[in-house]
Parts: sequence; C-alpha cells; structure tokens
Amino acid sequence: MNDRKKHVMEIAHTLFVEKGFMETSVQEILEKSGISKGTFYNYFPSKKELLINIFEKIQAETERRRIEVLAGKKKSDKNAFIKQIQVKMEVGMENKLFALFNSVLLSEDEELKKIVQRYHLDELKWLQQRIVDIFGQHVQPYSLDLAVLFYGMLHNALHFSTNADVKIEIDKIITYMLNRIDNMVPSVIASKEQLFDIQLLTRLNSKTLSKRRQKIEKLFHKIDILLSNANGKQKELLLFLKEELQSPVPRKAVIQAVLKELGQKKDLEILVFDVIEE
Amino acid sequence: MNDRKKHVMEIAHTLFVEKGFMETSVQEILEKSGISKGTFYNYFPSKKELLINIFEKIQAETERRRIEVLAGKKKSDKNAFIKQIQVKMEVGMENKLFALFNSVLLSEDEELKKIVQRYHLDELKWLQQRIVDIFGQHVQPYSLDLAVLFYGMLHNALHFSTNADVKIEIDKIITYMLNRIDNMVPSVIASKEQLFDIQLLTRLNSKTLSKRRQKIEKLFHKIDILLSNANGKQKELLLFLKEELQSPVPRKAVIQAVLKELGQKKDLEILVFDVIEE
DNA sequence: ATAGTATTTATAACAATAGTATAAAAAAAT
DNA sequence: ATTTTTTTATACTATTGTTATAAATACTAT
Repeated sequence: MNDRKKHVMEIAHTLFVEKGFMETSVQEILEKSGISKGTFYNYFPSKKELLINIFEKIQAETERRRIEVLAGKKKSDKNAFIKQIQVKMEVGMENKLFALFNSVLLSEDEELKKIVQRYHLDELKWLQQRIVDIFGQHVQPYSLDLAVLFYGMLHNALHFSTNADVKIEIDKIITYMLNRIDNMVPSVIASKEQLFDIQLLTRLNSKTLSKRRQKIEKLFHKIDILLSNANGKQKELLLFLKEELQSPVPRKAVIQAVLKELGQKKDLEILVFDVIEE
Repeated sequence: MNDRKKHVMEIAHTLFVEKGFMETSVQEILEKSGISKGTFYNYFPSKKELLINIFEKIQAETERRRIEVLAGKKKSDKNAFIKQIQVKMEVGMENKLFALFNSVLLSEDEELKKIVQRYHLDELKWLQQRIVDIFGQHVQPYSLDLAVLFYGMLHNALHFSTNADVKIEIDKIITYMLNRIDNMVPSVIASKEQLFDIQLLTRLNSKTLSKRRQKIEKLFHKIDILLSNANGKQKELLLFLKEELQSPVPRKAVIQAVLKELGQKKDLEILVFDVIEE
C-alpha cells in the first residue's frame, strides 16, 4: 500500500483512539497528516471506510501475533492459550478497540455493524475451538456456551477494572476466568444443560457479510474515481470492466487484456485480481 | 412535569430507540412532536440533556418495577431474584438501552460517560448485595467478583442470542447463569481466589458524579433562561438567587421570599427546593 | 374583563460537519 | 518531451446542533 496512505491511516488511528471516531473531524485528519481533502477522498470513499481499513489492519496484526504465540507449542497448552488471549486483549486496550467498536455499534450504520458483529463472531468461534483444544473433545457440545460465558466474564472484568481504575495484570484475570470455566465444566456435563447449539456458529457464519463483498465495493469505488477522470477510450474500458466484473463468470483473460490496455494502474490491478482470483 | 415536555420526551425516546441517538436530529423531534425549536431548547438545554432525562425516566421506572417484584417475598427467594433481573433485562431490551448506552460510551462525552458508568456501578452494587442475600453471608468476600462474572455472562449471552437471532426465554438464560454461579461458589471459597476487593464499590461510589450536582446544573440553566427574558427587578432577584444558591449555607427563608416576589414560577420553585431541601 | 407576565412560535442566522466539484499545479511514467 | 496520474487549493452543498429575536398566544392576578 501507498506509504502516504499508510501514514494517513496511522494519524487517523491515533486521533480516533485519542478523541473517538465521531469526535475526530476529517478536517483534523487532513491538517495533522498534511494532505488535501481531494487526496483524502481519493484514498478513502468516506470517513467510515477509513475506520474499516483501520479495523482490518488491527485485526490482521492481532491474528499474526496470535499465531506467533502458538508456534511450536501444543494446542492443549493452557499457558499458550492464556498468552494468546492476552495478546488480543492488549491489542484491544492499546487501540481502544472496545470504545471504537461500541461507537460503531451505536452508529446504527448497517455496514459497520455487520463488521463488528463478524469480528465478535470470529472471536467466539476461535474461543470455542480453543476451549475444545484445552478441555478435550467431550466438552464439545457445551463449548459454544462456555465460549460465550468466558468472553462475557473476561470482558466485563476488564471493563470493570479499567473503570474502577484497578490495575490487575491481565494474565491474572485470564487465569482466574479459566479456573471458573474449569469449575463449570463437570457440572455442565453432568446436568446436560445447554444454552446454545454449536451448529449456530456455522449457520451464522454464512449469514454475515463476507469480506469478498467489501472488497468488491472497494473495487467499484476505485473504478468510479478513475471514471471521473477518464477520456473516451478509458471510459469505454472501465465501463466494460464494471460490467464484466458483475457477471457470474468473469472472463479473466479479457479482463487482463483490458487492464493492460488501461495502462499502469497498479492499485486497480491488485484490487481486481483480489476479487476474481478466488 | 409539564405534559407537553413529557410528550416530547416520549416521541424522542421512540425515535432514539428506532434510529439511534446520533441518527435522530433535533429537527425530526420537533416535527414529530409538533413543537418549535425555541420550545425545545426551553425544555432541554441540549439534545444530550434530553437523552439524560430519558435515561433517568427509564431508570426510575425499572427501579419501581423491581421493588414491586420483591414485595412480600423473602430476600433469599431465588425466583424473586430471577424475576427482578428479568424485569431489568426486559426494560433494557424494550428501550434498546444497551445500544443507547454504548452510543453514549463512544461519544467521549465526559458527562454522559459518567452517567452510564454510574448506572453500571449501581447495577453491580445491587447484584453484589443480592448475591449475598441469595448465597449467604459467607460468600461476601467474593460477592463483587461473582457480581462482575454474573453480569458479564448474562449480558454477553443476551447479546449473542439477539445477534444470532435465537430466541431463548430470558428467564431460562438467567437461571442458567445462576446455576453457573452456583458451581463457582464452593471452588472460589475453597481456593480463596479473589479478583476485586468489595471495598472498591464504596470507594467508587463517592467518586462518580452525584445526582445532586446534575440537579444544580439543571437549576442554573433554568435561571439563565429566565434571566434572558427578565426585566430589571427580576434580573436582580434572579442574580441574587444564583449567588445565594452557590453559598455553602443558602438561607432558605430569604430564597423563599425572593421566589415569592418573582411570582408564579412553579418549575423554578420545584427545582430550587429539590436542591436546598437536602 | 383587562393588564401584565410567561411561554411558544416562526424565522433567520451561525459555526461546524461530511462530502462533492473543478480547474490548476506537481509528480510520475512513457 | 509528452502524456497520464495524482495532488492541491478552493469554492460549494446540505445537514447538523445551537442561539437570537420579534411577534403571537396563553395564562394569571387584579
């Protein structure tokens, strides 16, 4: 990605963390990052889309660190599990993710809401799987319940501890919660109490907005921008692209040819291939 | 309270629930409730203050219903406890309280944030006390922990069930959570694990913004409005009021005399007495 | 009923917001 | 060296919350 764009994202990110999303004006981002309004709206279709980009960056970063932690360790290693959660929590705190997410959930913006929901869902799925890793296959039927409980307890405890201005080491809290889950497992299995069916997770997964959909939207926005500055020939090519990309079976070779004819448009190329190479 | 004002609050409330706080413009509230801008800003210092008023109304309502439920029952009655929580949850769902609260927590507005924090704190305190009522005095050292856990599990389960579009009866969820707490109690006591000190609650209590402070702000706003339309004599009286109310020991009789001299200003009188009768 | 007071209305205005439009300048690619 | 792409500067739109103000309406005490 463009270095400049990256820089803008970093500036915006720190501003969002400092003052919140709504409270940060585009104007301020422009001034602090020294770009013009035109450039901003060239980079991002909207302020909202900028926030989404930032979310994605954070998410990728967390995922990377989390995989790193598990490297060479057994799946059933409790300490590795604790460390993994710690990573996530720390990233979340640093970036004030809770606040940002909440601010988004309020915004009643369907697109943003879906993204945050998906984020939570992914987290829950991951937790559920890891709980099975740790506690063994026999907790599987109750693993979604346990994941929901764990997630809720952990977040609320963290929330309270920051609100109450108490500083407890995160890993202590995580360990405590893991012990609680430990307490519950036998009784849940014995009483066969179940709240949520695990199949829910897979069902929900297909429901929520796919990343692919987002990518397509981004691509089309890019094309629109190019269209506004295009001459006759380019216009024809771009309009064809738009059409072809919407077809159920886009002809890759043709698209490639059109892209070549359009000249050096690296950004566009990346986006297009990201969408059609599936 | 003024019937008209009440009506505006109801309209605004449904709008906030339907579309969210930020997404509802003052303009729309004016149109739907058929009042003019001037009147609106006579009733409420700001859109934010209107939201606070609504919060307070909901809170009072919940409290009322909750006390009603316990009437004639023993404190240790588990079913009564479940019912009480259910009341709260139902009110919360009806009014989309979570969403509203979250939207507020994001807004980075210090005043609003304090109010929501206080709300959570009160809830936690209540829960902690009730947990002692139910499980007995010997859980007291761990009752704050248990309250935090219970609150977190319950809310996350509800959150998930609405997100996942699963309909489980609320009382079933509450019962399930209570069983989980049941599981934890012996092990927590045995291992003596403690996360938060109960004394935290009392310490926090004094920290958060008092209702009194809010009332005073409202009163002063009212006086300011009156001042803007006041003639010479009234101005003198009002300015005196303002001064006298800020003194550590306001002279009630004098204030009363001044109020009488000011003529029929029922709203003002109520506010004043609410503040000085302490 | 009348005079005086309080509230409400209409209306205009203000400053700040997100986002659009456009022509000229600068930078990059050919 | 020329064309293409990106960036800038600037003006503009529409909407937001909030303030100001003069006229109209409703209320209260006499």
